Amino acid sequence: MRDRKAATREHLLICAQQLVASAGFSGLQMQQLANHAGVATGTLYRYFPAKEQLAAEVFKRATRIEVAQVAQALTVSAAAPAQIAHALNVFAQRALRAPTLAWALIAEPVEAAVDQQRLQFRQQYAELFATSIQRGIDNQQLPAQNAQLSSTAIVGAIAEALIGPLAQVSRHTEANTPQPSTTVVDDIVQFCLRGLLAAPYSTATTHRLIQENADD
Amino acid sequence: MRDRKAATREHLLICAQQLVASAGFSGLQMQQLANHAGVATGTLYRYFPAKEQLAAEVFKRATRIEVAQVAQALTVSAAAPAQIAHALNVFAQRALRAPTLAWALIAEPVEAAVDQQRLQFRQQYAELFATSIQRGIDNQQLPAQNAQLSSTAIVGAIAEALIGPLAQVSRHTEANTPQPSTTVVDDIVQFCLRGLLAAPYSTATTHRLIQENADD
DNA sequence: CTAAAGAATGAATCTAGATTCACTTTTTGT
DNA sequence: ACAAAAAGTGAATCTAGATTCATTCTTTAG
Repeated sequence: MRDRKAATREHLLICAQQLVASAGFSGLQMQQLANHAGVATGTLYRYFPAKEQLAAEVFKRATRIEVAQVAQALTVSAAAPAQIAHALNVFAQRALRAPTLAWALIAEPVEAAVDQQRLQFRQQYAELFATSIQRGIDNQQLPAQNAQLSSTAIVGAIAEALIGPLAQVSRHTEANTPQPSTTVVDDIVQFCLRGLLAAPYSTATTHRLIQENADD
Repeated sequence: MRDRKAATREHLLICAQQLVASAGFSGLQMQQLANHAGVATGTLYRYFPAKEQLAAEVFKRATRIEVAQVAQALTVSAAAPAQIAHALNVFAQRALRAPTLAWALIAEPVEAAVDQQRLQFRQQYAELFATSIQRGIDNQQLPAQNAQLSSTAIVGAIAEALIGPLAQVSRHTEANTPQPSTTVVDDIVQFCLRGLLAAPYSTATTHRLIQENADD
């Protein structure tokens, strides 16, 4: 029956997600997965043409959930800055609560095919924020700026700030109430908000300086 | 003679760097390197215990150069904001001029051992900027803020903003005057400066919002 | 109930590179 | 000039996983 086949596929994907969530993508090995899912290695290839596809799909699914959460956070009706701050908090808090998964999605060294997904993953976030930022600009709640760029910068900033804590946590135990600096989150959010909100910085001085020093 | 041995080692490292600069770390293969350097594969193992070490050392060297350039850019005597803006420009401009190398250092999927180096690489930048930021705060040229965090955020923001352009460029031809949007650089720098300079954003509204929505 | 179709199996195979090592060539010291 | 010692060689081996496939088990249909 079709149902059964789909269910098995689903089961395999869930098992794969569990492996990733507990050991990152390096822990997602076909033998391992077969054991965990209670099937033979060959069976995996009845459901996925290659590991690459499987890994990519796991990434995509995990991504979809995270992106949806952030998207939802961006729907709270509030001034753009507060809205974005809230979304950033959701992003960071979720990451810190599932550090290994977050690390796998954000920073783990992965094969090229999965890395490709990661690029899209980040772009999805960027687009989400860009939309909010643009709305803020149109509303005069934010100063004029390159919404796309600011958005990308935000995503980069928060990802980078999380990498340290995540790498640390995901290497060690998992469930022992790690509570890694919530302060970090506040500080990053602050930085991003300042970046979004502030009046543009006069480039005059900067540019003169750069010209003078242009030839390294 | 010792000299000769050191010279050969140097030669091998330079060849390795060239490979990385032209094809990323995935292009750094022992056979490949041996060909390029005009030696046999076995010879490589007389100079490096394993590929891991070799790759890590290549990364370290490339890093050292980049970090030094940025460090130097941070020595220009000027107000902290201008100083940092200048350094960011140097960083970005160098990256765009050697896109494949920059991509390899910043974003290419690499084996875990090299990725370890990358973490340090980013931390080095972060420390550099943190020092400047702290100086700026002490001078009252910058508002009070978590210098370490702001610094990390800056590094993340600029890296993230460059990944798109770099990935694009490094996939294609190398030397054909690509001139990828210098605008990007200006916009990122602007964002970072706003993040550094602006007065802190009042968290009152934000926090109320977050509390209300805390349970996803 | 039986045969054809559909799934599952897992040991054997394949693969892409890194790594080794018995042997050759070059250098050094006397 | 000669013998150690050092350096170089590259085909053969190893390795870690992914992938295959001839065979066995299950389900479905008539």
